Amino acid sequence: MFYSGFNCLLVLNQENLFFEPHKRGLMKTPLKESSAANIVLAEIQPDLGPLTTPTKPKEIAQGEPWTPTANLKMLISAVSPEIRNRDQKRGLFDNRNGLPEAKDCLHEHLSGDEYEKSQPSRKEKSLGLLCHKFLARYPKYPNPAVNNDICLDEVAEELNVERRRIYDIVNVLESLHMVSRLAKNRYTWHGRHNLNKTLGTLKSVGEENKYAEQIMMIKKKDYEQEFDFSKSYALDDHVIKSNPGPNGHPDMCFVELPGMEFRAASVNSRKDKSLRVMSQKFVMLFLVSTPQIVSLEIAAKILIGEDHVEDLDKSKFKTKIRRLYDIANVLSSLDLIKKVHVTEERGRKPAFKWTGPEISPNSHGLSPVTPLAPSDLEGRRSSKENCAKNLFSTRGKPNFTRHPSLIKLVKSIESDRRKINSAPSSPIKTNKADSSQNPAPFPSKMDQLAAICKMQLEEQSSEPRRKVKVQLARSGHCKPVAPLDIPVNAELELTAPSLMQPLGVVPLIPSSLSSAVPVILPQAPSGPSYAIYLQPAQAQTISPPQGLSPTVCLTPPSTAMRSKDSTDAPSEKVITECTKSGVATRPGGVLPGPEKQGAKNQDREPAGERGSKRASMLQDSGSKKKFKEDLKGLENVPATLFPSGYLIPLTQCSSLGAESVLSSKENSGTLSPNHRIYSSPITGVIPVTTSELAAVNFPSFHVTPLKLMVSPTSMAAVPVGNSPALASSHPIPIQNPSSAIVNFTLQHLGLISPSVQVSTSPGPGSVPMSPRIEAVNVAPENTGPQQGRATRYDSPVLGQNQPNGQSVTASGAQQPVPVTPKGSQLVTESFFRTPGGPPKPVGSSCMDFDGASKTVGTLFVPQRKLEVSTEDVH
DNA sequence: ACCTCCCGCCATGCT
DNA sequence: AGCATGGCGGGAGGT
Repeated sequence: MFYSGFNCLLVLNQENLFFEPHKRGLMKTPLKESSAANIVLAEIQPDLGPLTTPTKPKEIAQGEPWTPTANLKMLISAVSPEIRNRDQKRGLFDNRNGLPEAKDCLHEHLSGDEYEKSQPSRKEKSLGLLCHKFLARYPKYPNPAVNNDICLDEVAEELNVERRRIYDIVNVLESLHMVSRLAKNRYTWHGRHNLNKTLGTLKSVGEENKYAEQIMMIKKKDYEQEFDFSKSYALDDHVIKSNPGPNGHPDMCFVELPGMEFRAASVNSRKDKSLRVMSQKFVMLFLVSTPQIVSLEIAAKILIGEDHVEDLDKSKFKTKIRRLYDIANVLSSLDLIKKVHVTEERGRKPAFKWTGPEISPNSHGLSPVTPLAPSDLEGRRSSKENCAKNLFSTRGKPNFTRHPSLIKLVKSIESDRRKINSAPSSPIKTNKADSSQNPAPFPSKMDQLAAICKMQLEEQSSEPRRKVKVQLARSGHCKPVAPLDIPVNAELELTAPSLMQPLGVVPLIPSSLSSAVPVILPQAPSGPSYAIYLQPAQAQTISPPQGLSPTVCLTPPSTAMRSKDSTDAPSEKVITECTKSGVATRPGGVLPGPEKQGAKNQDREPAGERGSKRASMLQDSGSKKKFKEDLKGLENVPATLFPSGYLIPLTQCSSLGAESVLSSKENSGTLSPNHRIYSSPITGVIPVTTSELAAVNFPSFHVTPLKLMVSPTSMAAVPVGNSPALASSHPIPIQNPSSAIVNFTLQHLGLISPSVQVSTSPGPGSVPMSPRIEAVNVAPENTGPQQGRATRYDSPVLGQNQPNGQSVTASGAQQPVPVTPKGSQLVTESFFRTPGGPPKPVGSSCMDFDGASKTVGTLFVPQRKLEVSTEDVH
């Protein structure tokens, strides 16, 4: 079973070590630490050597040989022992080892066989590995104050790859706003500062585009096709069509972040091009789907425009798949997704599971709030609106940026909408209410309210957040917002979402407008401060089951095992995480042993579930079925998983805000627990969690009880340190409630051993876990990768990005960057930049208001944890 | 045999 | 025209 992936893993681990941003920063420079490096290199080379393509050896060989590359090598070398072993196993080691300097020459000197051996294996040249190397060069959370320019040529040279490959990586990173183009050949590294925001926006856009529905429809179709059901096609098509963008397919608009707009005019021309857009859409699919697992097939169909699934021409489909693999590799390197397999009636299909931070739908990627809540809606809306606002059509060629007038238009339109729509009344949130009630005109009021709420929350939670926010803003390139714009934006953010109807809304962005519509995200750096309330009614109403896969198994978990499975399996058939996946995809590369186990378990289950599924499915055709399932899920969920949701008092909430964030990572995902629960209890809850948990937690937990032991203290401690929010004030309390409940529940259920503590906090994202993991010191080989992974990413910033921007703290810590708020606190964050021109103030967004607005949310205990715990138990 | 996805041709569009 | 980008899909390595 030796997986080539193993290599990757090792590499990754090594990289992880390097990963600390700070260090990296140093590293990246070309260096000339050669002497030392050289030595190391010799050892390392095997790995690196492979990278150089035969064709290009010259580049590397000659000159400055080891500088930049050397650094990487050095880093890698650290891990060298492992690598060496690996190489030895392969037999490669010898060859390369001896000839560090001469890789170039190797092929010449070596015989065919030898040459072949010497050549880097395909895996060694994989985009994922390359991406890891690329990422290793830059800090996760770069100091904005520092020059973070990236010269593509240099990078390509240093990494010994064709520039074409670098484009692939950069394009994906660009889609996440982790880099932005400065000019030809030059990009600016932003790291993960904007990641949450971006993800939040993407989620909002994805929701607006009804991707969840599309996924469901596709699944349904597939399922029906299997059975020759032709019934629901019409519906499906309908849905899909409605969503599709301009060309009949969901189309594209490139979502931009304020401050992250393409600066180079040239860039704009291709904004709408596929890789970037595909990447965003792909990410959206994860964020929107409940299980957060997306199969390539479905993703490809949606990206192509599944309206014509039937006509799909194979070549197009294949091409799409190829592209998705490229994207997936990069995303995997970012630890945002990991490869898994979904077992369906038809068989096993490659899929990817979201392992990144969970994000609230709000444009404020930060807020932990549940998606369903009105706030979510608002967020969506805002994002959507933003999209609409920013129109820029890329499509044809257009380059341009949104015209100010357009923005104003949009705003006015939005305000009108608000007026028209009455805000949902959720008691909760003043925010909402405010937003909804107070139209644009009162932005200031809104802000105030939000501010107040925030303040209150913050008081409880902690100040760190602010810092965070500030930092974020900075990172966001906040600029002072124009007075006019600000108010409007604020309103939009707050109110708009509420107004918008998630499902009902058709993609605002008309295809005609342009493929690329920049979306302005309100950046709410802070997410922490939201109070979360649960409004079941709303939640239910609002979101239909998204992630449900048609195939999802409904079977109720009878036994403990079942329950475990149920959590996972139900929603998505069976998801098998590939250990190997690490190879190809592998950000974390390897899955920890635990995950594997989990996978096995899952596999088993599927059969049974499948049967049940089918039966149920047969009975009802698609949608009905789903609904039923959902209902069942709802029923079941509480029963089985019961801890699905909690209402959290504000006080708690306040802390929760932060905490939720923590949990959000795992849980939150896009959807907060409630969302999942309500929408599709079964699928949502169970499936998603499991895998994620496994992925994230497993390593540590999996290892042993020790991990499990994670002990509350550790948990509490960790979060605090890591997540800003937690750290802020009530770390313990916050977690306690939910975690305690969860634990209790789990224990009751027998899912976890008493000793084990589940923390709410852990998010899907590896991040949160990492700290713990590190502390624990767990993982053996298998885990190692993840650990490394976690470590690497996390280490830079403990709080890291996580999910709600919590990372802030971490970032703050890491980065020396001065946090001083620019302009208005948050405001600065959002604004448009026209290419070439200075950024304009877009919205207001900024604010914390986001958070405030979001006040309403439900905290649910992460079921995932449950699953996880289960696995752990196993 | 299928899954992945590297590789690099060549179109596109800016300079 | 030259160069930077990046779409695209053949075809090969891996499993």
